[in-house]
Amino acid sequence: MCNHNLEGKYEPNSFEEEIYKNWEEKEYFKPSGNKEKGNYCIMMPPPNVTGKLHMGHALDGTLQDILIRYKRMQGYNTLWVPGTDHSAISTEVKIVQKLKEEGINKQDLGREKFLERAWDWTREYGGTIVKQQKRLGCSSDWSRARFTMDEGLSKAVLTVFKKLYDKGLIYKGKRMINWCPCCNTSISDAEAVYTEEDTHLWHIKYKVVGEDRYLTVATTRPETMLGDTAVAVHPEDERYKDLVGKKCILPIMNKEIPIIADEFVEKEFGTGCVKITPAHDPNDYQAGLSHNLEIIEVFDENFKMNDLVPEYKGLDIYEARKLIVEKLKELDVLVKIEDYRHNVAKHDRCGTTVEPKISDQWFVAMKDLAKPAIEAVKTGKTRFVPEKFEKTYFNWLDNIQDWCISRQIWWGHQIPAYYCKDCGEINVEVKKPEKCSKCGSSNLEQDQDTLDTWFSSALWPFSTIGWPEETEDFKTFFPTSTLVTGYDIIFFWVVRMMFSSLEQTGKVPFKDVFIHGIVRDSLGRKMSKSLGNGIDPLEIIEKYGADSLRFSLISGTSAGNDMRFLPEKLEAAGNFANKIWNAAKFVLMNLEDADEKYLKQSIDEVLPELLTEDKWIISKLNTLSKEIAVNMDNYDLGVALDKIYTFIWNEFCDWYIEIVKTRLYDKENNSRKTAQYVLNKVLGEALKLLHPFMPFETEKIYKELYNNDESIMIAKYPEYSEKLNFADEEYKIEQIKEIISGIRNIRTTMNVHPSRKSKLIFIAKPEYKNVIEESKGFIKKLGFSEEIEVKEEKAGIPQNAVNVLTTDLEVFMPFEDLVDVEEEKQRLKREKEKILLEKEKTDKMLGNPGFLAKAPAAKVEEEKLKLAKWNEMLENIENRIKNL
RNA sequence: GGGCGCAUAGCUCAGCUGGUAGAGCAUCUGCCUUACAAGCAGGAGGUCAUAGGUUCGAGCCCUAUUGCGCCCACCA
Repeated sequence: MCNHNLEGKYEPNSFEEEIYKNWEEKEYFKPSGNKEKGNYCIMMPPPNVTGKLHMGHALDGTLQDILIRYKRMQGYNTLWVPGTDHSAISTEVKIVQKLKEEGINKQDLGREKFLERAWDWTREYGGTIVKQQKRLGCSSDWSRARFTMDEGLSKAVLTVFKKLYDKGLIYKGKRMINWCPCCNTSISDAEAVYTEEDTHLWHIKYKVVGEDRYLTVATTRPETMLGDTAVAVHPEDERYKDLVGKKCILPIMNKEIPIIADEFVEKEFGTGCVKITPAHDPNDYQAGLSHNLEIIEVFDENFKMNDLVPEYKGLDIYEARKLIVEKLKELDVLVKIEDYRHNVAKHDRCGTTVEPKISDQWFVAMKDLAKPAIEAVKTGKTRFVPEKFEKTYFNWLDNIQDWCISRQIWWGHQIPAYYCKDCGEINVEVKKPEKCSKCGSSNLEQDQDTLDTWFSSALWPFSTIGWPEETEDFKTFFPTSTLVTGYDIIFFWVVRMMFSSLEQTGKVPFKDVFIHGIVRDSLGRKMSKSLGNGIDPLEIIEKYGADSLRFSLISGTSAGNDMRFLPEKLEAAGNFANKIWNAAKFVLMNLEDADEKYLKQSIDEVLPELLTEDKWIISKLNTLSKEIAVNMDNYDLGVALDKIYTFIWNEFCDWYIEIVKTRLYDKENNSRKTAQYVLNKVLGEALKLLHPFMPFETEKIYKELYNNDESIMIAKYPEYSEKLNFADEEYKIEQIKEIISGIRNIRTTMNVHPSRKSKLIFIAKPEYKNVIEESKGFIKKLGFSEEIEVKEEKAGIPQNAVNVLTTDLEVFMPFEDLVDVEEEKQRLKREKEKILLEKEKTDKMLGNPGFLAKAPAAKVEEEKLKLAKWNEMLENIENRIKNL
């Protein structure tokens, strides 16, 4: 009869969701309020509200969940705040698209109605990702979930805007910015991504006024030539030096423009002559400013040709380019067309080629804000893990430009600037002012633009917990502990949170920044929609379970490095989960008649009853928990997980369970219930170590085991205890394990069938007598033996026997049980070679006077012991070979 | 052009402050041993990219070289 619920196979999907529901109902995700250990807080990077979970999120969420569960079990007052971002442009684009499908134009609909639609959309499709994060097992406090457009967060946004404006750190001005003709808005530098594209360099000749000479300019943008107001050459360029100050004729426009000299021109590039279009190129714009050139635009606000040349009016860039090139041919001024590959800026949200445009926009002045942000990392107030990303961070901040924060879209935080229609004054206020502060007029109109979505994300670490109000959460949890995010958004987000927090709260937003890499496909390519190589975490969860997905994302990985997502890894994860499942089944099966009270005792009470092997596994586990704590605290999660894996599989399952089987099967034996105790205890503690990584299965099993905890996720994380350190017992069992492995090795090389048993004669130091006596049961079973004899001296051992040797133990197996003398000779010779190699290394070290003089004494001693061991083993083997 | 990173077993990757290399998968041999064949036991497989240097000692630190990758800048 079974009274536990671990029947059959490991089927994660039969219990994962139910377990999560239970956690939620019990409100385990909320802060415990326990102040003793301190607070630990993580703010979840807010995904796009209408987004869908992808592998990046799965990794990000898993890492955070591991940290928060670990700290929670350690007794910290933990808070993990989730939330979503309104992702201004991408949401707006989607809504516009949807309207278009319905045949509605955004402008016709009007701002109010449009925003209603956006909110509807947000409400309807938002929350998908939340469900998916829950499925992953994320233990964030959903009752504190925030959205960047929430009332509180909006207030924070407007407050910050006003404060920065009043300090002069936000300003409005006409600048050349990046414009997305598709989204019809300005974008920041960070949102423009460069991709290589094939195009041409058109070489066009301009006639020099009053001379029979031509200048040839090379351009990738012939269509902008209509707005040229100069041609520039390098001041040191001998070819053109004499032309500087003269004029040339702009073809098509038939207009005289000056020939100027400017350092920015590269003599070697193209022809060494550049056409200057101040309205449509950042460099040209600068040149235009410094040379006082006229700025002539050739496009209208929709990036169609304007009426500068009526013939081209209304054409788009590419149509115009075609016609203008034809015209140039016609005029016989097109010298040549060269193939050319160059980088083109694209909008990261829609992929449209970004156009430089002169426009009136709002900016954050970055110079003064960047300084404290750099300082905070330099002084270690915030640290990056791995450290190398500090360089990335500094590199960005050192070269930072002012941040364009206004967007010509509707979805987002509308800029709290109110223009007085009477006097032109700009009033910046959190709430709409009644009257103009300058002239008192009530004829005010709010700026139509909205803020860059990152402006609100930048405040995330403190706006989510109530700032600008001094809320309890803010007082308790700010500054937060760890930020977990990918290296790809250090610029977008981490930097901006740093300077925003320092400026607004005077504190860093988080102490540690734990950076992870990108999850790539099995071929090492980035997962992307266009390649269609994305893997849906939800599909993986359905097939393998959330625990296996989590395991495969963490095992064998290290901070900050990209990883490949390999199906084999999922198999491995599943195998591990299955292994644990079966081990638990075994334990529970053998606990059916157990005394519950006995099992629930504290370990101190059973200490006197423990056998050597019990102490061995307990001591191993104890040491493990010490190491794991170090790894976890250093964010070496992959290392920690692999150690837990090894402990469970290779120590607990492969050895301890096998060792205690004989005790369990002997119902008369008193040590049986001790074994039951240790099985229950060690498995439970090991599950706790594993719980942050694989929360579901560990909870499922933990609930079946005997303990006093309501749930593993609020159970106490194993801590190292000096009392449980049994170095001597650990060592002795390791010696016996070594002997058993040796026996198995010999039997395999000699092809001895498992059914064939052999006698084992131990030559053991006196201190081993008891252990061997005590361990006879399992040594027989694991060493394929029916009879064990223990001696102190070698006298009387049959000549025809093979032996296994460890540092402290030696075992002989009489030949009649095994056969094949020749095979044994060969084996011993191979063994001897191996030892000789090892001995050679040690000899070399000890023969080095420098080593003896400079290496630490402990190291020298260690090597001396090794040498003694090699010598003893060699002597032994040589004797064996001789005697065969 | 500037900055950063990577190169370790057939494959994918670990390797903490320098002490003489590990895992998973694949592979070979033998096992259906009453938790588990998604398993058990045993094995093979690496001059840690190359060349120097520092050190008693280098996969790890320094320099150079080669190959690959990423980020920033944006030369029309």
